Amino acid sequence: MAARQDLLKGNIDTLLLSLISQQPMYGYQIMRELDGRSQGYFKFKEGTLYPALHRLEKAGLLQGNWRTITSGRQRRYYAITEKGRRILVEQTERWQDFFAAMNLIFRPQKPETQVSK
Amino acid sequence: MAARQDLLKGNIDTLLLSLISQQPMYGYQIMRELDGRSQGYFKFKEGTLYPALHRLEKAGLLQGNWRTITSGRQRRYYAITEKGRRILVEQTERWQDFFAAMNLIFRPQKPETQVSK
DNA sequence: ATAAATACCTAGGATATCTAGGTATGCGTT
DNA sequence: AACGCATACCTAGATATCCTAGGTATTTAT
Repeated sequence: MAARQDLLKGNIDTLLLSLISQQPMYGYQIMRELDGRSQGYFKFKEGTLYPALHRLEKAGLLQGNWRTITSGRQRRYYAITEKGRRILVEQTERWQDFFAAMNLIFRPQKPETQVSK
Repeated sequence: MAARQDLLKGNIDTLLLSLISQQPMYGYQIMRELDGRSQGYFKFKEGTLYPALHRLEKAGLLQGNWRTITSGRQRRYYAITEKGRRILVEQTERWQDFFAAMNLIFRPQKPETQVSK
C-alpha cells in the first residue's frame, strides 16, 4: 500500500511555493518551518527538498540568491517570482478540485438520500 | 510542474477501496463510476486501473472472481475483503491527516490572528 | 459489413521521491 | 584542543507509480 510520503507526490512544489510566498526562506529553514507548522507531519528529506528547490528555480517560479552570514556560513534564500505566484494560484485551485473529487468518491451524494424530510 | 495525475499517486488504492467497499464492481464499471461520480474529474486509464486492481488483490485487500454474462462475455468482479476494510479505515484517516497538514501550510493559523474580537 | 462500445490485459517509459552518502562551518562542552 | 551536534548545502542511484501505447475478443448499433 501507499505510504504516507506518497501523498506528497505532486504536492511538494505547491507546498514549497505556498510557504515561500509568505516569506523568503532558505533550505534548512524550510525544513524546520514545514515540520513546525504541520505539527511534525511534514519531515522533508534533504534528497527531496533540495532537488525540488532547484527544479522550481530552473522553472522560474523561485529566485534563489546566496547570502553570507557571520563569517563564512552560506545560505541560499529563495523568493517566489511573479510567475511563481501565478502558478501557485493555479495549483491551489487544482488542489481544491482534487480534494472535492476525492470526497465525491469517499462520501457519494446520492440524490435519493437528499430527499426533503 | 506536477500534473493533475500526480495528485493521484498514493491515492488510487484508497479511491478504489472506497468505491468497491460500497458495492462489488468490475473494471470497466469502475472506470465509468469514477468518471461519473467525480463529475468527469477522474478519467482512469486502463494501464492505471488494471495493474492497481491486481496489486490490491495480490495484497489481499480485494477479492476478484470471474462471472460470465450473456453468451461468453467475461467480467471480473472485485469485492473488498475484511482486511481491505481495515486498511480503508486507516487510509481514510491518513488522508484526513494529510489534508489537515496541507492546510496548515496553505492557511497558517497564527496565534495573533485568533485574538478574540 | 463496419464501427463503436464493452471488457480485459501488459511491457516499457517517464518522473518524483527517498536512501544514503558526501562536504563544510559554528558552537558548546569537557 | 578535541569532540559532537546542529547548521547548511549538495548529488547519484534505487524504487515505485502512473501513463503511453499497444494488444485480444465480444456485443450492439448503423
